Amino acid sequence: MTEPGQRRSGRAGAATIYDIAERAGVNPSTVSRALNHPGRVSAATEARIRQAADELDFHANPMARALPTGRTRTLALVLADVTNPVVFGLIRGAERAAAAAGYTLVIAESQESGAVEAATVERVAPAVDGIVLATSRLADDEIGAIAARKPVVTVNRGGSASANVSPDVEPGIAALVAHLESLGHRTLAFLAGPANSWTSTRRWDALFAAARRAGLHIVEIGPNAPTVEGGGDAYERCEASGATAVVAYNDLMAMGLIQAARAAGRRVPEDLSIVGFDDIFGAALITPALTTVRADLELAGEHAVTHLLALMGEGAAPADCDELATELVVRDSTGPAPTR
Amino acid sequence: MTEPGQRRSGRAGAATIYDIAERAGVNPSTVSRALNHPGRVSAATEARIRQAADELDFHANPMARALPTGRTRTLALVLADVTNPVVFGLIRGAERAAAAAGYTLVIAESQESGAVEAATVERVAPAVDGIVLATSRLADDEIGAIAARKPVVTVNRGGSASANVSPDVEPGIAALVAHLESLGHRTLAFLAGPANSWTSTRRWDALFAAARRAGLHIVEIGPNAPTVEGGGDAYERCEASGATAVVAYNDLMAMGLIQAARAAGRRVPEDLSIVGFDDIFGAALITPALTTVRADLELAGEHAVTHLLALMGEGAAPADCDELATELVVRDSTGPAPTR
DNA sequence: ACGAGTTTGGCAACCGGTTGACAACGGCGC
DNA sequence: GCGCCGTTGTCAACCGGTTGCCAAACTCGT
Repeated sequence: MTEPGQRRSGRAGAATIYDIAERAGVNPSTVSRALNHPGRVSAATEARIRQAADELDFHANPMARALPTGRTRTLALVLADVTNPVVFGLIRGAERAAAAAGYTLVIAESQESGAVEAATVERVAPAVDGIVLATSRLADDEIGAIAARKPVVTVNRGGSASANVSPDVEPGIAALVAHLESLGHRTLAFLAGPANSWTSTRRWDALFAAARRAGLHIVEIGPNAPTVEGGGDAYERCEASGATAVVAYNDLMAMGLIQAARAAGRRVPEDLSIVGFDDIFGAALITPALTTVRADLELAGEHAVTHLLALMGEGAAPADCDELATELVVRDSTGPAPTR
Repeated sequence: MTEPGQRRSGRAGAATIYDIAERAGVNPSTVSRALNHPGRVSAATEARIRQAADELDFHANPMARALPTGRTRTLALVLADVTNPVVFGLIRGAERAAAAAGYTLVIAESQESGAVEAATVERVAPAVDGIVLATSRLADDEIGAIAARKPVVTVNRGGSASANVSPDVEPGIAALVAHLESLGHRTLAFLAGPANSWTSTRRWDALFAAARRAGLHIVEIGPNAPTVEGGGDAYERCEASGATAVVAYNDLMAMGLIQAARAAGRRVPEDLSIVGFDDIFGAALITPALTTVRADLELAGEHAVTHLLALMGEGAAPADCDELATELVVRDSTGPAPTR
């Protein structure tokens, strides 16, 4: 006679709670309880079960667990461009916070396109418990629609549609304007990023306000691609603006601008002062080393994930976001304004 | 009388095949067939089902699907350090190839530690269909153990334990040695990476062989941390070696070395020529711009994923890996050897 | 009009866990 | 010795798909 209830005995695959149950002489559900609800079963049985689990090198199948609970212990981080150095810190911080909470991080790239981003989110959403949208190109209502289905935290993308963590640009920008003013600059140019970039708009607004307060002239040039090439391409328009100091939307553009300016025979900072944002890898390496407004993106990534977990009812929200203040890093790309 | 078989009617969550079945007046299994096995059901019913699915905005639950099939349509990419610019290309290439095949890519970081890497793989393995191990710190037998359970492809990590894709260092190194020799260098130093780095060993072996063939002297300095700091820390030993040209294990170290040399008042390349590997972002930005041996890591990432998919029986293996040949990029950090 | 052969769709088991309901059990006070 | 209560383990349903097997229905030739 054949044994009844014999599930795939001898199969190669991973051990299941049924294997453990058999080995420990208990019911599968008891195994589940012993492993997940400490105290629910007697200490003796729990010990027996744990030992059997160890011997069998048991690892619960995440999919099987996710099915009834609906929780996958996976978070998604959606980025515009993985190769942009700005996001390294974000990735690392988010990865660390996720791993610390026992979550796995899925990284998805939207390639700077709203349409791709929407499709990516659509694809990834059903398999994750929450989503971090970094520098999203999505419209407010699209974000709202996603947030209605899954917990969402945005990074560098304000609006009421969802929770948001963004470095506070004010301190850095205030310091920057003071720095430039003290160097004698009277006319500034802001090299804007992409048209629909919330961050670019925010930086421009803050810079504009600070410049006006200080009585400086300021113009906006853009929109531009937020890349080294985008910065280089805008060089002529910067010169045409008559500004003695150019603040680029990000370090990548500032670097492109430095290269274009030098290629055109202009000296930086003697003829033109250039400033970036983010303090990415390479900002200190380029000649002249870039003056920039730094934000601690690693911390931002960490906060975003902590926030997301809090939204999901896991752990508390991060204390205060004052640590996310930006600061000015003065290097060699800014100098006294040239005398006319 | 209450209707039988009524599953969670009216619940908010995502639509299921049961909802579709009800709406189209067929059995759930028919819905599954219509959606996944074209031709298995009549065109008329399939159309009715597809329309119902569209109206309900149906997306199959990945977990539920993964349970019986065992396939998650997810791949893992395990990296030593996400913030190392070398891996950007890898990530982007792998992401692209995975997305093209309808797979999701999970990125996990091992922080340059074999123990962390093993734990990471352990954690992530049950939820993915295959694993790409990039610049692994794992021992051959550990990799073998993983490969026995899941399809594995390594990048920049040879050995017979698993399939491997690595750029071919020979062409780039041959060109490099020829370049240095023509500039009059007679004594070379290689600034090694971490002790257990397969890539570092490989580069050293190839460089050593090429140098010997050319009749040049060569010494190895190391091991060192594969970072900017690691490169800077090794500066004194480079000087002490008497070499007129230093080849660093990677660009990061070369950059650190350049900074340290300049800080010590040495001119690059007049007093010392410096070469890197990988051609990362920033290599062209630093002053002097770095001469380096470039590998197309983006393509390597793509190949690795294609290879992995082939291992999983999905699509064919990539044609030939000749495209992965390295090439020398000559910039400004190499020059004629100083005359004694 | 009838039987053979082919579609087409339904039934039910299954993947591997989780969990509510419940029964068996043991200890306790009286 | 009895009833009561708290503990511990079992049963069975369920999450949302997939798939082997089978029967009904439909095709077509004769």
